[in-house]
Amino acid sequence: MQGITRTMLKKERHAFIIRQINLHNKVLSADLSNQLRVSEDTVRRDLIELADAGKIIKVHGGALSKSFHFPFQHLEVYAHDAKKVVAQKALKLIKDGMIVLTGGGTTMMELARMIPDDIRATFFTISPLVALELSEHPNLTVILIGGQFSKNAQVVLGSEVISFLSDIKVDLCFLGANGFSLSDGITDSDWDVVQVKKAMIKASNKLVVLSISEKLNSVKPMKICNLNQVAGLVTELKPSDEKLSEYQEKRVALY
Amino acid sequence: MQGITRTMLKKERHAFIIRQINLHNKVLSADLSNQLRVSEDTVRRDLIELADAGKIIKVHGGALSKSFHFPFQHLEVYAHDAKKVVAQKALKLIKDGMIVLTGGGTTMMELARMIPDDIRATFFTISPLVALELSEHPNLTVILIGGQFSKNAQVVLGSEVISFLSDIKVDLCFLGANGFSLSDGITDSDWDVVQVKKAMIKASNKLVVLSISEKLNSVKPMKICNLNQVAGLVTELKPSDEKLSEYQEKRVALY
DNA sequence: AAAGAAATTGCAAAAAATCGCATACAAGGT
DNA sequence: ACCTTGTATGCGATTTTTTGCAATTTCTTT
Repeated sequence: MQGITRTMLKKERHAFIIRQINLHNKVLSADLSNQLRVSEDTVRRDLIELADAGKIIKVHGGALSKSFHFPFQHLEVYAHDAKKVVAQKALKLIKDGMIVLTGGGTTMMELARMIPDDIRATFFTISPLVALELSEHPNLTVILIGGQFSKNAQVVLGSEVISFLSDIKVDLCFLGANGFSLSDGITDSDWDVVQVKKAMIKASNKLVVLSISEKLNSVKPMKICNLNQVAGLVTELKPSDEKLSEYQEKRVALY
Repeated sequence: MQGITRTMLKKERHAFIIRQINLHNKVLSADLSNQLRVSEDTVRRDLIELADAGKIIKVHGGALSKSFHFPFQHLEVYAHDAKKVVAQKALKLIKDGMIVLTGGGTTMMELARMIPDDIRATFFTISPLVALELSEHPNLTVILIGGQFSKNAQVVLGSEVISFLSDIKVDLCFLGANGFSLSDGITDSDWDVVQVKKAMIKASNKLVVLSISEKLNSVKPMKICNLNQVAGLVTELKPSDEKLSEYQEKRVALY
């Protein structure tokens, strides 16, 4: 084939695909193959790449926008018991009068649910769900940070959030970790989430990571911060567990 | 048949089914087969998959929402049917590409739930619950406004909100009314709510009040705005209803 | 118990995914 | 230049998924 075939580079195709997905929320491999004038094989390989990079969701026959998620809030929580243990331990870190900043996630929800009613504290959060849960407690002040609401992450993201965070300094920040490892610290796969989490860390004096042990030693594509910025790590394991020993050596407090 | 290009991917169908179930609390296989243009067999297989994943409850002839069994979300909304009618009518005011600002309340929730998937719009809201509901729709951009979360009103309130609102100008604002009367316009009984609603009105070009007829002609202690600032009023009554005639005279559009 | 609706099962065909391989092209390195 | 190396792409064969249909079984309902 001549020029045409080579004129559109892979990156251009990717950009085109993302545009299409943003526009229509979905794409069919066959359509893309037509529009891009490449074989369906190539399209599929492109989709695989984009899916691996976490930018789209690949399904049989095409791909969906990441923001296309399942509308069910009542799904059972994975590893629920472990998360409850994590939340229970994390509770002890909250002292009266503290200003706390939290992310989203099921573990944080559990924590929010378990906070004793007699604790008096101020919570900043990027998660509406966590805010709703926290508001059940009489002695908490809950500040919900505003911004664009992300359907995938179920938290607010974007510049609005980051700019708000840049104006506060809290005592304690609870963060869930998508990826957490000795060598790479906290990592994640969503660019917007990474930006916001970075800002959250910057806005807090002490960072505590909540994570079930299963997520330890996993690495995602994008870095949020190094291990030395993590003051504490809460898992469902006993601090003496040998899976955690290497973190202890790095002066991460274990709970 | 294979001639027809497959237009809906499996996950899309699943999402569609879940949404239908959340909306109606139940679905019939036959209906879904029609709406999705696939055989009932396929629908049944989809239902099986969703049921296996614990997302729905499959029954003879269709499926039920899981939350239907948990009285969790199913708390009754007062005058639910009337509010549904109000929401239905208000829907028609939303045009493609609009920027809409909304408050909280059960009527707004109903509206958020009923928005068709093909509408493309941007929603600003002070209610986390509404934000969550809106985010179920693929083509909406949802901006959750941040601020102190009020346990009573279940919306964010305070200076943070007001300052944010002062920086935007939207096409349309949907507001529920606690008190609504010919002489005193919109009134409310919570000072913080009043401040925020005032700011919301100022931030929008067109104000539409959603209210069940029961709340008409009631007055609360604090004033939000005069009737002449209200461009439209949506109730469950027919516009020709005589209870509304005096509002019509004041040049409030009735729906 | 009988009629009818819904579910299950087996099967076949279409669509999509996967895998191996050959080709084409770019980038160097010698 | 020539060769090597690595990446990208397309093609064909094979496998897996998905889907609809028909035959059969299992409810519901009356």
